[in-house]
Amino acid sequence: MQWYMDTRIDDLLSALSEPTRLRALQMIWDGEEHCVCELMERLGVTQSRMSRHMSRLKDVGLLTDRRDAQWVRYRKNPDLPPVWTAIIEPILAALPAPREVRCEREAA
Amino acid sequence: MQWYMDTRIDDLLSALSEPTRLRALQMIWDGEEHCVCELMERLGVTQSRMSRHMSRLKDVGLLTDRRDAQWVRYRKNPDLPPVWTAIIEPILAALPAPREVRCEREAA
DNA sequence: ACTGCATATGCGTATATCCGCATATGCACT
DNA sequence: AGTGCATATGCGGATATACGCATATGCAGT
Repeated sequence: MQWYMDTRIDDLLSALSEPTRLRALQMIWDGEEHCVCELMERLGVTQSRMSRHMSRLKDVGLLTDRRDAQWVRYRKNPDLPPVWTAIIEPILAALPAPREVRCEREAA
Repeated sequence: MQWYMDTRIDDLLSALSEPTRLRALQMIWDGEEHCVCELMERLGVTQSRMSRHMSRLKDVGLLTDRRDAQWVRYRKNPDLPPVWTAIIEPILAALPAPREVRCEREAA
């Protein structure tokens, strides 16, 4: 173990360093709640893959989740340390804007 | 391949998501030139390990290098896109300050 | 040419990461 | 209880990453 092993920032960065996960985070960063099924459709990935990415984002503290009937609603963690927010925002800003929501499943 | 695969930001983030590499980048971010031997001593890692991390940072475009006699001098790439700088700076600022230089080998 | 220091790299290994498939779990509705 | 949808997870496989060791390369001084 190196003397400089702080891990907090490193854990954050490794959570952000996967393309699908980063795009999911970007979508969630609008402050709204999003379920796995919405994100998987918008990103075009399988269910297990999406679920695991979300749980990784949650584990590192970026998201909160909430059971709502059959769904799990993920949302940006409102209590993020400002230092983290300062790291995350320029990264998300550097990405092209996410696609429109095309999942009308829950629209009704 | 997913539609959102942009890769530029993803490549940057994956380059930053390794602790030793990130600490090396932080040290190099002072704007000065640094050789591998200095960084490996300050970070307490082996030569091959340090060399490979530096070459990864260079390959992704973060650093430039310059042969100077036996040494290779690495330096922050002065032509980084502002978007990248905006991403990197809050990350480095979130790390504790790097240790003092303890390598007097070249001090004379 | 030979030695010595700095750096890069081939190679094998250990480990982490990511994925899909299948299955389990949780919830709602009948 | 049984069905159906949403989500989580065990598992195995493929791939990527990081590492150390040994060796090659590049340069300087003798």
